[in-house]
Amino acid sequence: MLYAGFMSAALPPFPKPQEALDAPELLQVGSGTEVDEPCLRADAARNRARLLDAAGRLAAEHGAAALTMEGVAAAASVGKGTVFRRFGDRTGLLAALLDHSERKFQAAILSGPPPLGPGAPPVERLRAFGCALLRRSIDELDLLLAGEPSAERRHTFPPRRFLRSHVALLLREAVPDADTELLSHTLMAYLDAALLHHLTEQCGLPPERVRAGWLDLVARVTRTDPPA
Amino acid sequence: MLYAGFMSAALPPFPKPQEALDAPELLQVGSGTEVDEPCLRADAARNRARLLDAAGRLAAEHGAAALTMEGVAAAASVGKGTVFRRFGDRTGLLAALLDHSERKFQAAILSGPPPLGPGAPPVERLRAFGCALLRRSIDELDLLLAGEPSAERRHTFPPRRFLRSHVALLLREAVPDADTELLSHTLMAYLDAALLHHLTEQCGLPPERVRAGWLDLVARVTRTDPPA
DNA sequence: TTACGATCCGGACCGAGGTCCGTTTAATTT
DNA sequence: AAATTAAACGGACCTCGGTCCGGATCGTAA
Repeated sequence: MLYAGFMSAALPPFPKPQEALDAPELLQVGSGTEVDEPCLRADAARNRARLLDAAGRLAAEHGAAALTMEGVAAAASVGKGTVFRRFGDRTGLLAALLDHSERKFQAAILSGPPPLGPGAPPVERLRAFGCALLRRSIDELDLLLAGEPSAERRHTFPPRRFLRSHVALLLREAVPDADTELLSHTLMAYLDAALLHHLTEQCGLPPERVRAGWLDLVARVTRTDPPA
Repeated sequence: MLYAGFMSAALPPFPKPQEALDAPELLQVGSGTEVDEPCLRADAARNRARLLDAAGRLAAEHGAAALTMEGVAAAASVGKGTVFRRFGDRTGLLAALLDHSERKFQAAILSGPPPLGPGAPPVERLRAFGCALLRRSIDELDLLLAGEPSAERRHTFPPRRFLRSHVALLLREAVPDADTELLSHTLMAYLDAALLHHLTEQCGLPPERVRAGWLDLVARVTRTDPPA
């Protein structure tokens, strides 16, 4: 698996909250196949699928914000405990719903065609990264907002860590003598789902302006010229 | 009042969630006196004080994260409904606890001595703003984290709006032909409580480095030279 | 096929945020 | 001082996220 299998599998007795696999760096392990959830028992796998299906339908129908754990359980004809055992908590369930899109995005970054994938100069990759993430986030805004982790966990959430590490990597190439750890947080913050929601849906900014803002921000942060 | 009276007063029947007073721009209304909560009934004012006192004590003792509305009500010898009528919801209560510090900060910006207050060149004010806000936020990190509004409300929360408007104002002076609305969001994001918590408490970065990061960020965003 | 242990299931249970509404009380009017 | 009324009170109540644990099921090994 690429790496994104963050909402792991069987958490032993149950209370054990699934520990994220920490991602040493953005070191992807081989195999981009979809077969994961290592050796889940047959009934467990079936219920997991049912739950994701039900959750997806409910989210599409009533909005992700209206998703309740009990509702999903009921719609999947499964006990409530099962939902929590499988996904840990609400954010875990939402993360699982986003997993597919997450993996695709990570794959595009790690091994897709430039400028998003390897091969282009770092600043160009940064620009592409932001534009691509903006598109994806707007697509999945509902799920992203509903699934946002609590303030304490937000920055340790594996998907976000991965993306931030990637930005930090590119920044190290582009501006070697800056504090790229900190700058990467700044850049990621611009792409934050809550901010995006505020700008596009609450303030009504056109996505194009947000996109332009990203290109400008990258230019300023890297002290380069904006693209023509 | 300065403006910060965001967790207003009497919300008529009760269900009516207190509407924030929207702050046209950062137009402070006269009178910096502490007498606000316009014409609260005697018992209401007494209970409000009791509640804030109890909440403050409990937060100091067990941490703001452990604050429960029922606990505060009990500690103040008051019904639970009273807490919600007065403060709307949990974030409202926490905001009220932060109100004093908030007002002081706003006053320093609007009419305090430079470089935080008026009189210094905009870039210098920006630097001072960030450093001051970093200090304050680290001081109040507990309350800030516990009181963080939900993703949908985060960017419309009056205190944050005020600060962001201020940054946007300074940016308009410093870099007139940039998209200062968007840049102000970027700058504010660097000062976000959750990020600060992550950097200082989860990653163990020294505050000094975070501070340096701010100065560097301001320099990049405004395309100026970092201060000596 | 039976037996057995690990895994999983499900729903009762708990705590906390938030709402409702019948009752009480502070301010005002007569 | 009594009457009036708008506001405040308080706690029962609801919902929902999250936990627990006795019982059912799966996979496996004999």
